[in-house]
Amino acid sequence: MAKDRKIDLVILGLLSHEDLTGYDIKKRIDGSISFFWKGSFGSIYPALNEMEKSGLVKKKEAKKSSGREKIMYHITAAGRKVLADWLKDEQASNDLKYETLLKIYFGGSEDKAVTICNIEAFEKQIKENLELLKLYKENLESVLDEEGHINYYLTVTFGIDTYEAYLKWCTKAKKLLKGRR
Amino acid sequence: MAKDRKIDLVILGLLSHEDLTGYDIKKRIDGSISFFWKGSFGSIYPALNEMEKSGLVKKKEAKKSSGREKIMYHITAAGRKVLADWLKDEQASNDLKYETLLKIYFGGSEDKAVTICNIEAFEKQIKENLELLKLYKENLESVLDEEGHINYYLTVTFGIDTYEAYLKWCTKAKKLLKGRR
DNA sequence: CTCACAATATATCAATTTGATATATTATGG
DNA sequence: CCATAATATATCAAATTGATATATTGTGAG
Repeated sequence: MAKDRKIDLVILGLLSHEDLTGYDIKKRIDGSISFFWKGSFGSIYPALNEMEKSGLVKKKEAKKSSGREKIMYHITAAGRKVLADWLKDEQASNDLKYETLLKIYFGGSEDKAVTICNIEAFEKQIKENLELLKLYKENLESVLDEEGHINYYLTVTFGIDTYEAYLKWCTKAKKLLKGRR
Repeated sequence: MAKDRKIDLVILGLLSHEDLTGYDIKKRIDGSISFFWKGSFGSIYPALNEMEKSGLVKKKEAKKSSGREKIMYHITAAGRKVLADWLKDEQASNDLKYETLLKIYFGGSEDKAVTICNIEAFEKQIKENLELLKLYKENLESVLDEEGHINYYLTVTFGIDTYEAYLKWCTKAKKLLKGRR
């Protein structure tokens, strides 16, 4: 096993654009990336320490005069190599864990209202996130020609397209359930 | 924390229909459920043991005359209660972890061909799974009136609708990348 | 018929990840 | 000027994965 640590690649990917602290990395992951990946402090800080030991990143302890410790990380050439190799490897694990679908799947013996309620909660979640994604898209459309922005744009449109498909399915599903009550 | 064990609910959901062994449970999870949830032996067997201790399931050690040990599990009333409460609770964690999107997001500085390659690998994965889902759907359409089958059907159409949206996005994305090479 | 291989079956382990919590500092709004 | 939010690092138990160990039963090719 070992070297299944996907968080390493997320961190290296982020550091390939700019130097960041662990806290910064968490903020980036919680931003536009959060639609297709997650990451917690509990994985970020240990990963940074281990990658520093193995030479993929370098510490740049930017201690302010009086301030609290603040460890800035910088990607090394070795780190860039690991990142590039991963990008060129076309195999990818794409995993979905949707508790809503689990509840629908197992909710067949319950009253149909229970399933409808679960679909409506999902619908609400998706609508909120869709609004956010549409904002990202708008802001991106003006800077699409800048280096790397098309790729960022593509992940946003992926989110929008799938969320819109989800909402259409919600409408269809509720209609089907109500028709057969 | 504690009681974040989603695998418990998957197991209880499966046992609410029929008695199963841990091995059977793994097979069910790897079937039609695998499109929206995963589960490994390493989580199933410990969960079964702990749920037996807490009285949510009961062992029915169906030792064949000569055969190897085979532990059949049966859901208890307490187990059904836990399952029903979970189904009625509308909050749900819906998490997507798509390494492909991560590679697209971070692939902006690489050659566009790298991103296209990653999209094509994804496209292939999705096409294969879509064929499977369409087979499930066909088989279900004739038994849609049976108890609980609409719910199963809905999860399958969810998969089909989103996978079709993915494929449309793949075509669009490749066109956009090639146009701007 | 038999032998290798696939399928059935349970169990455990290291590595990974989550989600929570602990701790401390700095900025800010009422 | 004080409470709260934001910044910042770190650690831990619990959950999960993916691999591996072990053993039995069914089956198809020779």
